[in-house]
Amino acid sequence: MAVSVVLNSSASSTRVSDATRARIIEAAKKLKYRPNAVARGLQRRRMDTIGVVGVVDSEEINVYFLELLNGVIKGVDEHGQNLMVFSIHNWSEDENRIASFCDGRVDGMLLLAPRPTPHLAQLLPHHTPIVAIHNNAELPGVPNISTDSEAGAVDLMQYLIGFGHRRILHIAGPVEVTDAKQRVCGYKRALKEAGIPFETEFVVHGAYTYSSGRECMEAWLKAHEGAELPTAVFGANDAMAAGAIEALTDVGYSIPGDVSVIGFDDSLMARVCNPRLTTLRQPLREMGQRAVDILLREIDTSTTPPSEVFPTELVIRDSVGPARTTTIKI
Amino acid sequence: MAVSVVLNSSASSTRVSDATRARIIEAAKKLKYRPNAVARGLQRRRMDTIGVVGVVDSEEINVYFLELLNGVIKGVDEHGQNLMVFSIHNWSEDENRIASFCDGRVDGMLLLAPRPTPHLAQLLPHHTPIVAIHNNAELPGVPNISTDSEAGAVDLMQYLIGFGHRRILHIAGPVEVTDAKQRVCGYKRALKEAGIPFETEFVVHGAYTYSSGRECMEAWLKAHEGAELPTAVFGANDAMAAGAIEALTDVGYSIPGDVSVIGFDDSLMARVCNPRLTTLRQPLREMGQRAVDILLREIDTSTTPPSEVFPTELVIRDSVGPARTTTIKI
DNA sequence: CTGAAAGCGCTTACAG
DNA sequence: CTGAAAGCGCTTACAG
Repeated sequence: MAVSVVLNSSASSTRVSDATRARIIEAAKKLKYRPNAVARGLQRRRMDTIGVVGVVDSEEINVYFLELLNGVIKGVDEHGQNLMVFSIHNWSEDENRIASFCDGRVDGMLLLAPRPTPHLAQLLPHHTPIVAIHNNAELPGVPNISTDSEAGAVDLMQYLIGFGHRRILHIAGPVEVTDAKQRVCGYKRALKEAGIPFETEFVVHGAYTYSSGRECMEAWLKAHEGAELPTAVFGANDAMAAGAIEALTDVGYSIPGDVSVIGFDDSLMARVCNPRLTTLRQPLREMGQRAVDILLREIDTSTTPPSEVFPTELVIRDSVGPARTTTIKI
Repeated sequence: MAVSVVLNSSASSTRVSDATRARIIEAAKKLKYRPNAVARGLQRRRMDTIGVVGVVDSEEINVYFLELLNGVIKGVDEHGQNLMVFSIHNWSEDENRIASFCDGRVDGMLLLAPRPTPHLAQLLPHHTPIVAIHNNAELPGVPNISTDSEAGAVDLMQYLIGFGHRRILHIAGPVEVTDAKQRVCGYKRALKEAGIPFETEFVVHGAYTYSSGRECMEAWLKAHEGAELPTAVFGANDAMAAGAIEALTDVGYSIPGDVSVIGFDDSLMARVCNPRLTTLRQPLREMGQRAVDILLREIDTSTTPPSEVFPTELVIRDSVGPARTTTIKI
């Protein structure tokens, strides 16, 4: 009825007299009437809601995810949209769930650092626009927001090398993850360009968590007792770099006096860690926000926008200093 | 049609022959048919979704909120429900938005550390069950999940006092916040019980953020140059305690050598800070998860469950040591 | 300017 | 066992 058009102040063909308009508003107020968003959504085929799916590890808080989510929330907010958060445990085991989230309740979907199996591409419905951030595999028709991790790693390595570091331990991310691989490539390329021979034992793989950074560092020290300490440690993300700092500090090394440590992300972790972490900034908030912009455009226009690569930037704080030779004693 | 009953394997009166059942499943698979959750929700008057509203400050990441959210996600997950996140900027200015979130798209609502104005109580619809966590004001009909902050503060102060601390600076939370007030009460009560005179200048108010903790500490040092340093600092949350540590470390004091620092929450911040923070644990994850349990029960049974108070626990790490007298020089 | 009608995609009694 | 019908609460042409 007329109620609908006045309450929505919709530019319909329908005109309503001021008298009835007033009467409607009055009644609505008295009855505390609130239109039902679900019925409205069913009719409009638009829920004004986007979904975001990511794996949230309940054991250890994922600061990376959090920064991204912050940007997403900001984007959603600016566009007057709503947000549903779908948490999954595993990108391959939860394939069917992921596809089932696209069941009309969201107008579009954001994938956070997905590791899509080839099968997932089949499952994803075509009627729901999807955008990925830091995708670990091509997904046809799904634009990807990412950073050039390899170039970033090279920048960061050159900075380290500029301080005279040559024995640089790289605590890398999980082997299957695209960005982790790119960082290893950057690590190697920078060494090569500087004429420093690459040694396999200087790359170990962690799980992108604080505790795994700590464990990797401890294990390395134990395995190399009596040898020379690396003069610098390059953590593939801030959390692992911070974990490494803890391990090193616990054994009595000072940062950056005895060892320099550098991170990647410029997440919360880099700012609260002691000493504050020199790191390579990925503009995660901006990326989250941008992903929302793009997704919304895709929803509105039914066109697939192109992927985007964001620049990184070195953020210099207090955890890197000149190289200094030290022997490992535990 | 029959489609509905076989796809939902619903225990309806309706029986369907195995032949048609097979035919239906077959067709559904071929067409990649997915039932529309919105239409389903409209009919069932149940979206299997709960909402959570909280203030997410986009400037500085709110670790407290995050821990809670983690618990909520876990709870939602276990019950096979979905989650909508509504971010607001201000509990009084966004009153109308908060009320409007209860528009049928969520079956119930969780309020995270709300600061409800008296007016909000009027606005909230009665048809949507609501549960609060760490509510800062009574809200009729809204059960509250909280902790006994005052008792916690007393415990923590007694621990400090046991180490010989008498000059204890309390960086409190915002004056209007219930939990912050309770912590100040606990601070005073513990002093009184120990026969230590309370001095006004030993309580300053921050904004519960890392940077405000840092600023409060710096300001205090500057204002008291030449005086005796407090032997201990009690931050009303971990973020502010960590900020205080940074400020103290920057001026050259060592923790806990020169000054002891203690936090509140046992959030991520306490574990990654250096030295690791001794703190009073609030079981935030459990609280978030419990809030979901309670809310879902309220939704299913249409009864209002009672409020609950969770216990706190002292977590001893590395930031507290014996009292030691030092003079402030910047 | 106003009201009756159709339809969004489901579910659930109800009659054949 | 099967299919036609009503209804969830809206919106949007369309006829009076």
